[in-house]
Amino acid sequence: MQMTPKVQSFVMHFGEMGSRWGINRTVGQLFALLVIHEDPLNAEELGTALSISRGNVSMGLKELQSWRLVKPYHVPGDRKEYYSAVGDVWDMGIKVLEERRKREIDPTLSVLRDLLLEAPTNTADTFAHKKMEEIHDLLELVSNWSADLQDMSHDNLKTLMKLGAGVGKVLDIKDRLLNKKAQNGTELE
Amino acid sequence: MQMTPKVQSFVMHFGEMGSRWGINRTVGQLFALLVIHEDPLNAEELGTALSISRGNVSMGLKELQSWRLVKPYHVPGDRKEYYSAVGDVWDMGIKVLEERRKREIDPTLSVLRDLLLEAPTNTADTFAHKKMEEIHDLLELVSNWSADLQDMSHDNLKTLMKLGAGVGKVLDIKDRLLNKKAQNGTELE
DNA sequence: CTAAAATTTCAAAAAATATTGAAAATTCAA
DNA sequence: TTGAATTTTCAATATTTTTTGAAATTTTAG
Repeated sequence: MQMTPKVQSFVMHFGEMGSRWGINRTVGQLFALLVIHEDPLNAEELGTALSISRGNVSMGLKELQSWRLVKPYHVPGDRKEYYSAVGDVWDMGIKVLEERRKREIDPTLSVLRDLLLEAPTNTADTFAHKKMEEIHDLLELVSNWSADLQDMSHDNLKTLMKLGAGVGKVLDIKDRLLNKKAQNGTELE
Repeated sequence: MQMTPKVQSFVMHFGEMGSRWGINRTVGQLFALLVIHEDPLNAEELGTALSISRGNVSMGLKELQSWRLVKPYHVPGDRKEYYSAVGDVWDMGIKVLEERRKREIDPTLSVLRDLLLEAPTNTADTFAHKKMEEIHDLLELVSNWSADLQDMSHDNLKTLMKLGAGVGKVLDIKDRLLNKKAQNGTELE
């Protein structure tokens, strides 16, 4: 398979960024190519386009499937498996958010929970305990929040993000409303 | 320097997570130790605590300073430089958000902007162009949003995150208010 | 200033990670 | 079923990243 210069630039850039994104060069390139190419591609096409070995394509596709960013498509009458990026860019963004949460935050949360189980017995551990509690609480908030964001509609998510810092004003409005309702003895729900 | 078992577990875990977080083991351990230790530490103390070489400590501290997560403290009458993690865990979280945006999103935005400058001339590039536009727009939204979040007060940020998916309801309330105001010919600001 | 103390640099070595490609396993059209 | 086509596995190799430690540089108390 032959890439146009523009597609090639895009693919190469994703390869370079790969290591910053927690995937390797090949995985970055494979993903870029599957996103930017309209039709699903098979392992052979991917391998020749990127000049990488059969085994490497296989490994890379497995990794991308573990991120749930790529899916195989079976074409009846063809023994080859075809692959394509899954969903639109918002779906992909949300999948990345979710997987990174699972890989980058949740393991630490679990370790912190264990370490916080036993009370500190000396000065150094007392300070450490307090810090670990703070980190735990922040990570838990971030983890839950990111899980919540995943479940929002794309439209609401877009609105929220476009609102940007302006969300502060909306929160103020919400507070005022809450206070009013509280005076009536009712709940905002 | 000697670490308590609890501090050691914490530090080792941050070392293991380092590579997933885009820093190496040593940098992860140094950061953990500086966060969890009440008083600033000098290069020698860090090196012995973690059993790493002088040069490695120096490199690691430089990296943590480039993330603006660690700062040197000069103690008058002492030639050694002391280091400590900067701010509370919220400050650190926001710095991480900011640096990751700069390192993981902004370079791609810049490449995409360049690639989108020239119009596509064939079918493959027409599809690619459309996809790149979508990716660009999403990344720009995320980048701006993350910049906005940085500028919010910790309290507002906490409120927003605790609200979680419930923010959808608040957005609806905002929309209703906007519509009401629009009928009066005034703006919500 | 001076010089001892401390830090930084960087080439070489070590360790970790990615890639290849041949062999094993699997898949599926006939 | 069968066996050719395809994919996966994994040991060996290549590449990249990290770490060391000695030399060069910088800092600062006196």
